[in-house]
Amino acid sequence: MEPIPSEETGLGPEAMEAPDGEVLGKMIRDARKEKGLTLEEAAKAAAIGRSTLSKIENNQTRPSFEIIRRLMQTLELETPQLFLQSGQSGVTGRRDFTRTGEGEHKETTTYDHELLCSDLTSKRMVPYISTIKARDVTEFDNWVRHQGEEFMFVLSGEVILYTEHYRPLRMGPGDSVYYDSGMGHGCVSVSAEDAKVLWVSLEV
Amino acid sequence: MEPIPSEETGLGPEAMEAPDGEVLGKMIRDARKEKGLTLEEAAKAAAIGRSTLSKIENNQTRPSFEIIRRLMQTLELETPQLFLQSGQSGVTGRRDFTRTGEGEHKETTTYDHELLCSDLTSKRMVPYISTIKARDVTEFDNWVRHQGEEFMFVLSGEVILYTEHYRPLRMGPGDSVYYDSGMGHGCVSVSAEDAKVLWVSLEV
DNA sequence: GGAAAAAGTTTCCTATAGGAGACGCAACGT
DNA sequence: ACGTTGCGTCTCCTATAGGAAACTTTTTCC
Repeated sequence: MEPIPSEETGLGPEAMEAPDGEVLGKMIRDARKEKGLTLEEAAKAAAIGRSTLSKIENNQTRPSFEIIRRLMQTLELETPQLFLQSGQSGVTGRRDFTRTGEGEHKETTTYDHELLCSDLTSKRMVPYISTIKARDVTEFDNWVRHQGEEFMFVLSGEVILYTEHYRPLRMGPGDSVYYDSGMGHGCVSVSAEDAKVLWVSLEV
Repeated sequence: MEPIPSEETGLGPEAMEAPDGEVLGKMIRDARKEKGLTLEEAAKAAAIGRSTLSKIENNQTRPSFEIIRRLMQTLELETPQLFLQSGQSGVTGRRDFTRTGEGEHKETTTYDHELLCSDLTSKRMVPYISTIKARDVTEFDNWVRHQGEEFMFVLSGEVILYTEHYRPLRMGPGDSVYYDSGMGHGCVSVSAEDAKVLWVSLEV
Protein backbone atom coordinates (compact mmCIF):
# COMPACT_ATOMS: atom_id res chain seq x y z
CA MET A 1 0.00 0.00 0.00
CA GLU A 2 1.17 3.44 -0.78
CA PRO A 3 2.23 5.54 2.13
CA ILE A 4 0.25 8.72 2.43
CA PRO A 5 2.71 11.51 2.31
CA SER A 6 2.34 14.35 4.66
CA GLU A 7 1.69 17.56 2.90
CA GLU A 8 4.50 18.51 0.64
CA THR A 9 5.67 22.03 0.96
CA GLY A 10 6.06 22.97 -2.65
CA LEU A 11 9.11 23.13 -4.80
CA GLY A 12 11.67 20.64 -3.79
CA PRO A 13 15.35 21.40 -3.59
CA GLU A 14 15.64 20.91 -7.29
CA ALA A 15 14.00 23.22 -9.75
CA MET A 16 11.08 22.15 -11.81
CA GLU A 17 12.09 20.36 -14.91
CA ALA A 18 11.44 22.79 -17.70
CA PRO A 19 9.11 21.19 -20.20
CA ASP A 20 11.20 21.05 -23.32
CA GLY A 21 10.12 20.81 -26.89
CA GLU A 22 9.52 17.13 -26.43
CA VAL A 23 6.16 17.80 -24.91
CA LEU A 24 4.56 19.55 -27.84
CA GLY A 25 5.00 16.66 -30.21
CA LYS A 26 3.79 14.19 -27.66
CA MET A 27 0.69 16.21 -26.99
CA ILE A 28 -0.21 16.36 -30.62
CA ARG A 29 0.41 12.70 -31.17
CA ASP A 30 -1.69 11.88 -28.14
CA ALA A 31 -4.48 14.07 -29.38
CA ARG A 32 -4.40 12.50 -32.80
CA LYS A 33 -4.39 8.98 -31.41
CA GLU A 34 -7.18 9.99 -29.13
CA LYS A 35 -9.29 10.78 -32.15
CA GLY A 36 -8.22 7.60 -33.84
CA LEU A 37 -6.76 9.35 -36.86
CA THR A 38 -3.83 8.26 -38.96
CA LEU A 39 -1.15 10.69 -39.97
CA GLU A 40 -2.68 10.86 -43.41
CA GLU A 41 -6.17 11.62 -42.16
CA ALA A 42 -5.12 14.19 -39.62
CA ALA A 43 -2.75 15.89 -42.02
CA LYS A 44 -5.36 16.07 -44.72
CA ALA A 45 -7.96 17.43 -42.33
CA ALA A 46 -5.56 20.09 -41.18
CA ALA A 47 -4.46 20.78 -44.72
CA ILE A 48 -0.82 20.11 -44.03
CA GLY A 49 1.62 17.52 -45.27
CA ARG A 50 1.80 14.04 -43.86
CA SER A 51 5.52 14.32 -43.42
CA THR A 52 5.19 17.65 -41.70
CA LEU A 53 2.89 16.19 -39.13
CA SER A 54 5.22 13.29 -38.59
CA LYS A 55 8.11 15.63 -38.00
CA ILE A 56 6.11 17.75 -35.61
CA GLU A 57 5.08 14.76 -33.57
CA ASN A 58 8.68 13.61 -33.42
CA ASN A 59 9.93 17.05 -32.55
CA GLN A 60 12.07 17.20 -35.63
CA THR A 61 10.85 20.62 -36.60
CA ARG A 62 9.75 23.91 -35.18
CA PRO A 63 6.32 24.33 -36.72
CA SER A 64 4.83 27.64 -37.65
CA PHE A 65 2.04 29.15 -35.66
CA GLU A 66 -0.29 28.69 -38.58
CA ILE A 67 0.39 24.97 -38.79
CA ILE A 68 -0.18 24.50 -35.10
CA ARG A 69 -3.35 26.52 -35.30
CA ARG A 70 -4.77 24.25 -37.96
CA LEU A 71 -3.80 21.19 -36.01
CA MET A 72 -5.45 22.48 -32.93
CA GLN A 73 -8.68 22.98 -34.77
CA THR A 74 -8.53 19.61 -36.42
CA LEU A 75 -7.67 17.75 -33.26
CA GLU A 76 -10.09 19.87 -31.33
CA LEU A 77 -7.42 21.03 -29.02
CA GLU A 78 -9.51 24.08 -28.43
CA THR A 79 -6.99 24.97 -25.81
CA PRO A 80 -4.00 26.55 -27.37
CA GLN A 81 -2.87 27.30 -23.89
CA LEU A 82 -2.03 23.66 -23.57
CA PHE A 83 1.03 24.33 -25.59
CA LEU A 84 2.29 27.30 -23.71
CA GLN A 85 5.22 26.26 -21.70
CA SER A 86 5.12 29.55 -19.96
CA GLY A 87 5.09 28.19 -16.46
CA GLN A 88 3.72 31.43 -15.15
CA SER A 89 0.93 29.88 -13.18
CA GLY A 90 0.72 30.92 -9.57
CA VAL A 91 0.84 27.31 -8.50
CA THR A 92 3.80 26.23 -10.54
CA GLY A 93 5.18 23.01 -9.23
CA ARG A 94 2.89 22.89 -6.27
CA ARG A 95 0.22 20.60 -4.92
CA ASP A 96 -2.12 20.64 -1.97
CA PHE A 97 -4.74 18.23 -0.80
CA THR A 98 -7.50 18.02 1.76
CA ARG A 99 -8.96 14.94 3.38
CA THR A 100 -12.70 14.46 3.63
CA GLY A 101 -14.17 16.87 6.12
CA GLU A 102 -10.85 18.43 6.96
CA GLY A 103 -11.28 21.63 5.04
CA GLU A 104 -11.50 24.99 6.69
CA HIS A 105 -15.09 25.89 7.57
CA LYS A 106 -16.91 29.16 7.08
CA GLU A 107 -20.49 29.26 8.19
CA THR A 108 -23.38 31.52 7.27
CA THR A 109 -27.09 31.20 8.00
CA THR A 110 -27.82 29.28 4.84
CA TYR A 111 -24.57 27.62 4.01
CA ASP A 112 -21.69 25.88 5.67
CA HIS A 113 -18.75 26.27 3.35
CA GLU A 114 -15.79 23.96 3.65
CA LEU A 115 -12.82 25.29 1.76
CA LEU A 116 -10.75 22.67 0.01
CA CYS A 117 -7.03 23.04 -0.47
CA SER A 118 -6.93 26.34 1.38
CA ASP A 119 -3.23 26.07 2.05
CA LEU A 120 -2.32 26.51 -1.56
CA THR A 121 -2.00 30.21 -2.13
CA SER A 122 -2.20 31.89 -5.51
CA LYS A 123 -4.38 29.24 -7.00
CA ARG A 124 -6.93 30.66 -9.37
CA MET A 125 -9.85 28.38 -8.77
CA VAL A 126 -11.49 28.13 -5.38
CA PRO A 127 -12.99 24.75 -4.58
CA TYR A 128 -15.30 24.24 -1.66
CA ILE A 129 -18.07 22.00 -0.46
CA SER A 130 -21.20 23.67 0.79
CA THR A 131 -23.70 22.10 3.04
CA ILE A 132 -26.94 23.83 2.23
CA LYS A 133 -29.22 23.88 5.20
CA ALA A 134 -32.74 22.73 4.55
CA ARG A 135 -35.20 25.53 5.03
CA ASP A 136 -38.46 26.85 3.73
CA VAL A 137 -38.12 29.09 0.80
CA THR A 138 -41.16 30.95 -0.34
CA GLU A 139 -39.45 33.52 -2.40
CA PHE A 140 -35.82 33.48 -3.21
CA ASP A 141 -34.08 36.75 -2.63
CA ASN A 142 -30.69 35.85 -1.37
CA TRP A 143 -28.74 36.62 -4.51
CA VAL A 144 -25.02 36.33 -4.59
CA ARG A 145 -22.98 37.95 -7.28
CA HIS A 146 -19.28 37.94 -7.98
CA GLN A 147 -17.57 38.54 -11.24
CA GLY A 148 -16.38 35.28 -12.71
CA GLU A 149 -17.45 31.78 -13.57
CA GLU A 150 -18.68 29.03 -11.38
CA PHE A 151 -19.14 25.30 -11.60
CA MET A 152 -21.44 23.42 -9.24
CA PHE A 153 -21.81 19.70 -8.75
CA VAL A 154 -24.46 18.17 -6.50
CA LEU A 155 -23.01 15.61 -4.14
CA SER A 156 -26.15 14.77 -2.17
CA GLY A 157 -29.66 15.99 -1.58
CA GLU A 158 -31.97 17.89 -3.87
CA VAL A 159 -31.37 21.53 -4.53
CA ILE A 160 -32.74 24.31 -6.63
CA LEU A 161 -30.30 26.66 -8.22
CA TYR A 162 -31.63 30.12 -8.81
CA THR A 163 -29.94 32.07 -11.54
CA GLU A 164 -30.92 35.47 -12.77
CA HIS A 165 -32.38 35.43 -16.25
CA TYR A 166 -33.04 31.71 -16.05
CA ARG A 167 -35.71 29.51 -14.66
CA PRO A 168 -34.83 27.87 -11.37
CA LEU A 169 -33.04 24.59 -11.93
CA ARG A 170 -33.82 21.59 -9.81
CA MET A 171 -30.87 19.32 -9.39
CA GLY A 172 -30.08 16.00 -7.78
CA PRO A 173 -26.89 14.10 -6.99
CA GLY A 174 -24.54 13.96 -9.93
CA ASP A 175 -26.09 16.90 -11.74
CA SER A 176 -23.87 19.83 -12.48
CA VAL A 177 -24.10 23.33 -13.80
CA TYR A 178 -21.72 25.96 -15.07
CA TYR A 179 -22.71 29.61 -15.06
CA ASP A 180 -21.60 33.18 -15.10
CA SER A 181 -21.34 34.03 -11.43
CA GLY A 182 -21.72 37.68 -12.26
CA MET A 183 -25.40 36.90 -12.60
CA GLY A 184 -27.20 36.80 -9.32
CA HIS A 185 -27.36 33.22 -8.08
CA GLY A 186 -28.08 31.14 -5.05
CA CYS A 187 -28.94 27.64 -4.03
CA VAL A 188 -31.47 26.14 -1.66
CA SER A 189 -32.05 22.63 -0.44
CA VAL A 190 -35.42 21.17 -1.21
CA SER A 191 -34.84 17.83 0.40
CA ALA A 192 -35.81 17.29 4.01
CA GLU A 193 -32.19 17.01 4.99
CA ASP A 194 -29.28 19.27 4.18
CA ALA A 195 -27.77 19.04 0.72
CA LYS A 196 -24.13 18.99 -0.20
CA VAL A 197 -22.74 20.57 -3.31
CA LEU A 198 -19.24 21.02 -4.60
CA TRP A 199 -18.47 24.44 -5.96
CA VAL A 200 -15.50 25.57 -7.97
CA SER A 201 -15.31 29.28 -8.40
CA LEU A 202 -13.12 31.26 -10.74
CA GLU A 203 -12.80 34.98 -10.35
CA VAL A 204 -12.16 37.12 -13.37
CA MET B 1 -42.16 21.66 -8.30
CA GLU B 2 -39.95 23.63 -10.56
CA PRO B 3 -40.04 22.76 -14.19
CA ILE B 4 -36.72 21.56 -15.44
CA PRO B 5 -35.88 23.53 -18.49
CA SER B 6 -34.60 21.57 -21.40
CA GLU B 7 -31.03 22.22 -22.21
CA GLU B 8 -30.44 25.77 -23.19
CA THR B 9 -28.89 26.13 -26.54
CA GLY B 10 -26.64 29.03 -25.79
CA LEU B 11 -23.73 29.31 -28.13
CA GLY B 12 -22.98 26.34 -30.28
CA PRO B 13 -19.57 24.74 -30.07
CA GLU B 14 -18.32 26.76 -32.95
CA ALA B 15 -14.78 26.36 -34.01
CA MET B 16 -12.20 28.69 -32.69
CA GLU B 17 -10.73 30.78 -35.36
CA ALA B 18 -7.36 32.30 -35.28
CA PRO B 19 -6.86 35.78 -36.54
CA ASP B 20 -6.04 35.35 -40.19
CA GLY B 21 -3.01 37.19 -41.32
CA GLU B 22 -3.91 40.79 -40.93
CA VAL B 23 -5.20 40.57 -37.43
CA LEU B 24 -2.36 38.71 -35.79
CA GLY B 25 0.20 41.38 -36.50
CA LYS B 26 -2.11 44.12 -35.37
CA MET B 27 -2.84 42.36 -32.12
CA ILE B 28 0.81 42.00 -31.37
CA ARG B 29 1.61 45.55 -32.24
CA ASP B 30 -1.25 46.79 -30.09
CA ALA B 31 -0.11 44.65 -27.21
CA ARG B 32 3.41 45.92 -27.49
CA LYS B 33 2.33 49.56 -27.66
CA GLU B 34 0.06 48.92 -24.74
CA LYS B 35 3.07 47.96 -22.69
CA GLY B 36 5.01 50.91 -23.97
CA LEU B 37 7.79 48.84 -25.44
CA THR B 38 9.84 49.58 -28.51
CA LEU B 39 10.56 46.93 -31.09
CA GLU B 40 14.02 46.58 -29.67
CA GLU B 41 12.86 46.13 -26.10
CA ALA B 42 10.09 43.73 -26.91
CA ALA B 43 12.24 41.72 -29.25
CA LYS B 44 15.00 41.45 -26.72
CA ALA B 45 12.61 40.44 -23.98
CA ALA B 46 11.17 37.75 -26.17
CA ALA B 47 14.61 36.73 -27.35
CA ILE B 48 13.86 37.27 -31.00
CA GLY B 49 15.21 39.59 -33.62
CA ARG B 50 14.06 43.17 -33.97
CA SER B 51 13.46 42.72 -37.65
CA THR B 52 11.53 39.55 -37.09
CA LEU B 53 9.14 41.30 -34.79
CA SER B 54 8.73 44.12 -37.27
CA LYS B 55 7.86 41.65 -40.00
CA ILE B 56 5.40 39.85 -37.80
CA GLU B 57 3.64 43.05 -36.87
CA ASN B 58 3.41 44.00 -40.51
CA ASN B 59 2.25 40.55 -41.52
CA GLN B 60 5.20 40.05 -43.76
CA THR B 61 5.98 36.64 -42.41
CA ARG B 62 4.38 33.53 -41.08
CA PRO B 63 6.02 33.20 -37.69
CA SER B 64 6.76 29.92 -36.04
CA PHE B 65 4.73 28.78 -33.12
CA GLU B 66 7.74 29.10 -30.87
CA ILE B 67 8.19 32.75 -31.76
CA ILE B 68 4.55 33.53 -31.12
CA ARG B 69 4.72 31.66 -27.84
CA ARG B 70 7.58 33.83 -26.63
CA LEU B 71 5.84 36.97 -27.71
CA MET B 72 2.71 36.01 -25.91
CA GLN B 73 4.64 35.56 -22.72
CA THR B 74 6.49 38.79 -23.11
CA LEU B 75 3.47 40.81 -24.01
CA GLU B 76 1.29 38.93 -21.57
CA LEU B 77 -1.18 38.14 -24.27
CA GLU B 78 -3.89 35.73 -23.33
CA THR B 79 -3.95 32.92 -25.78
CA PRO B 80 -7.70 32.92 -26.19
CA GLN B 81 -7.41 36.46 -27.45
CA LEU B 82 -5.19 35.25 -30.19
CA PHE B 83 -7.57 32.54 -31.19
CA LEU B 84 -10.85 34.29 -30.82
CA GLN B 85 -11.57 36.69 -33.58
CA SER B 86 -12.89 39.39 -31.36
CA GLY B 87 -12.65 39.27 -27.62
CA GLN B 88 -16.13 38.04 -26.96
CA SER B 89 -16.53 38.08 -23.24
CA GLY B 90 -16.46 34.59 -21.85
CA VAL B 91 -19.61 33.19 -20.39
CA THR B 92 -21.42 36.41 -19.67
CA GLY B 93 -25.03 35.73 -18.96
CA ARG B 94 -24.80 32.07 -19.72
CA ARG B 95 -25.66 28.91 -17.88
CA ASP B 96 -25.18 25.34 -18.93
CA PHE B 97 -26.04 22.21 -17.03
CA THR B 98 -25.65 18.49 -17.40
CA ARG B 99 -27.64 15.69 -15.85
CA THR B 100 -25.98 12.75 -14.18
CA GLY B 101 -24.40 10.55 -16.78
CA GLU B 102 -25.49 12.71 -19.66
CA GLY B 103 -22.20 14.37 -20.38
CA GLU B 104 -20.32 13.77 -23.55
CA HIS B 105 -17.97 10.84 -23.25
CA LYS B 106 -14.41 10.60 -24.39
CA GLU B 107 -12.77 7.30 -23.77
CA THR B 108 -9.15 6.26 -23.60
CA THR B 109 -7.57 3.05 -22.44
CA THR B 110 -7.24 4.18 -18.86
CA TYR B 111 -9.97 6.74 -18.47
CA ASP B 112 -13.52 7.39 -19.48
CA HIS B 113 -13.99 11.12 -19.39
CA GLU B 114 -17.46 12.58 -19.20
CA LEU B 115 -17.55 16.27 -19.94
CA LEU B 116 -19.93 18.11 -17.68
CA CYS B 117 -20.73 20.93 -20.02
CA SER B 118 -22.22 20.45 -23.41
CA ASP B 119 -20.84 23.69 -24.63
CA LEU B 120 -17.35 24.65 -23.62
CA THR B 121 -17.22 27.78 -25.69
CA SER B 122 -15.30 30.44 -23.86
CA LYS B 123 -15.48 28.63 -20.58
CA ARG B 124 -12.30 28.93 -18.68
CA MET B 125 -12.73 25.90 -16.49
CA VAL B 126 -13.35 22.46 -17.86
CA PRO B 127 -15.25 20.13 -15.53
CA TYR B 128 -15.46 16.42 -16.14
CA ILE B 129 -15.95 13.15 -14.37
CA SER B 130 -13.45 10.45 -15.07
CA THR B 131 -14.06 6.82 -14.53
CA ILE B 132 -10.65 5.39 -13.90
CA LYS B 133 -10.48 1.81 -14.98
CA ALA B 134 -9.04 -0.55 -12.44
CA ARG B 135 -5.82 -2.07 -13.67
CA ASP B 136 -2.51 -3.32 -12.49
CA VAL B 137 0.11 -0.70 -12.32
CA THR B 138 3.61 -1.77 -11.62
CA GLU B 139 5.30 1.33 -12.76
CA PHE B 140 3.48 4.50 -13.59
CA ASP B 141 4.54 6.10 -16.82
CA ASN B 142 1.41 7.51 -18.33
CA TRP B 143 2.10 11.16 -17.58
CA VAL B 144 -0.23 13.86 -18.71
CA ARG B 145 0.85 17.47 -18.85
CA HIS B 146 -0.98 20.63 -19.73
CA GLN B 147 -0.10 24.09 -18.61
CA GLY B 148 -2.55 25.21 -15.98
CA GLU B 149 -4.10 24.25 -12.70
CA GLU B 150 -6.26 21.36 -11.79
CA PHE B 151 -8.58 20.41 -8.99
CA MET B 152 -9.55 16.82 -8.38
CA PHE B 153 -12.21 15.43 -6.07
CA VAL B 154 -12.67 11.73 -5.49
CA LEU B 155 -16.29 10.63 -5.84
CA SER B 156 -15.85 6.91 -5.35
CA GLY B 157 -13.20 4.25 -5.19
CA GLU B 158 -9.61 4.49 -4.11
CA VAL B 159 -7.10 6.12 -6.36
CA ILE B 160 -3.48 7.07 -6.35
CA LEU B 161 -2.57 10.38 -7.86
CA TYR B 162 0.90 10.52 -9.31
CA THR B 163 2.42 13.94 -9.54
CA GLU B 164 5.89 14.71 -10.75
CA HIS B 165 8.17 15.88 -7.99
CA TYR B 166 5.82 14.51 -5.34
CA ARG B 167 5.23 11.21 -3.72
CA PRO B 168 2.16 9.36 -4.96
CA LEU B 169 -0.96 10.38 -3.08
CA ARG B 170 -3.52 7.80 -2.09
CA MET B 171 -7.01 9.21 -1.97
CA GLY B 172 -10.48 8.03 -1.10
CA PRO B 173 -14.00 9.39 -1.54
CA GLY B 174 -14.31 13.01 -0.48
CA ASP B 175 -10.60 13.70 -0.66
CA SER B 176 -9.47 16.42 -2.98
CA VAL B 177 -6.28 17.82 -4.38
CA TYR B 178 -5.20 20.92 -6.25
CA TYR B 179 -2.05 20.99 -8.30
CA ASP B 180 -0.13 22.55 -11.12
CA SER B 181 -1.15 20.48 -14.12
CA GLY B 182 1.98 21.56 -15.91
CA MET B 183 3.69 18.91 -13.81
CA GLY B 184 3.29 15.45 -15.18
CA HIS B 185 0.38 13.80 -13.47
CA GLY B 186 -1.92 10.85 -13.72
CA CYS B 187 -4.31 8.83 -11.68
CA VAL B 188 -4.86 5.13 -11.24
CA SER B 189 -7.52 3.16 -9.45
CA VAL B 190 -6.32 0.93 -6.67
CA SER B 191 -9.69 -0.41 -5.69
CA ALA B 192 -10.96 -3.60 -7.27
CA GLU B 193 -13.60 -1.69 -9.14
CA ASP B 194 -13.33 1.44 -11.24
CA ALA B 195 -12.99 4.74 -9.44
CA LYS B 196 -14.77 7.98 -10.19
CA VAL B 197 -13.21 11.37 -9.78
CA LEU B 198 -14.38 14.87 -10.57
CA TRP B 199 -11.82 17.03 -12.29
CA VAL B 200 -11.89 20.73 -12.91
CA SER B 201 -9.16 21.94 -15.17
CA LEU B 202 -8.04 25.49 -15.75
CA GLU B 203 -5.66 26.35 -18.49
CA VAL B 204 -3.22 29.14 -18.27
C1' DG C 1 16.16 74.54 -38.80
C1' DG C 2 19.72 71.02 -38.13
C1' DA C 3 22.27 67.41 -35.69
C1' DA C 4 21.84 63.43 -33.06
C1' DA C 5 19.46 59.78 -31.26
C1' DA C 6 15.81 56.58 -31.32
C1' DA C 7 12.38 53.82 -33.60
C1' DG C 8 11.05 51.24 -37.38
C1' DT C 9 11.85 49.09 -42.12
C1' DT C 10 14.23 46.69 -45.63
C1' DT C 11 17.95 44.03 -47.42
C1' DC C 12 20.66 40.18 -47.53
C1' DC C 13 21.96 35.66 -46.29
C1' DT C 14 21.74 31.18 -44.02
C1' DA C 15 19.23 27.69 -41.84
C1' DT C 16 15.30 25.28 -42.01
C1' DA C 17 10.08 24.56 -42.46
C1' DG C 18 7.00 22.21 -45.18
C1' DG C 19 5.46 19.24 -48.93
C1' DA C 20 5.98 15.34 -52.49
C1' DG C 21 7.20 11.11 -52.89
C1' DA C 22 10.39 7.35 -51.83
C1' DC C 23 11.27 4.10 -48.45
C1' DG C 24 10.61 0.86 -44.33
C1' DC C 25 7.94 -2.20 -42.02
C1' DA C 26 4.39 -4.41 -40.08
C1' DA C 27 0.04 -7.02 -40.68
C1' DC C 28 -2.71 -9.04 -43.34
C1' DG C 29 -4.70 -12.60 -47.02
C1' DT C 30 -3.64 -15.92 -50.84
C1' DA D 1 6.86 -17.79 -49.36
C1' DC D 2 4.95 -13.76 -51.84
C1' DG D 3 2.31 -9.61 -53.05
C1' DT D 4 -0.65 -6.02 -51.11
C1' DT D 5 -2.23 -2.63 -48.19
C1' DG D 6 -1.86 0.69 -44.61
C1' DC D 7 0.85 3.52 -41.64
C1' DG D 8 4.77 6.02 -40.31
C1' DT D 9 9.55 7.83 -41.45
C1' DC D 10 13.08 9.69 -44.33
C1' DT D 11 15.06 12.11 -48.33
C1' DC D 12 15.23 15.77 -51.15
C1' DC D 13 14.13 20.30 -52.79
C1' DT D 14 12.14 24.88 -52.78
C1' DA D 15 10.30 28.67 -50.41
C1' DT D 16 10.83 31.30 -46.66
C1' DA D 17 11.58 32.33 -41.52
C1' DG D 18 14.65 34.72 -38.72
C1' DG D 19 18.67 37.47 -37.53
C1' DA D 20 22.46 41.06 -38.51
C1' DA D 21 23.10 45.06 -40.33
C1' DA D 22 22.17 48.70 -43.60
C1' DC D 23 18.91 51.94 -44.44
C1' DT D 24 14.91 55.16 -43.62
C1' DT D 25 11.83 57.65 -40.86
C1' DT D 26 10.52 59.91 -36.67
C1' DT D 27 11.51 62.18 -32.47
C1' DT D 28 14.15 65.00 -29.48
C1' DC D 29 17.08 67.98 -28.31
C1' DC D 30 19.91 72.48 -29.12
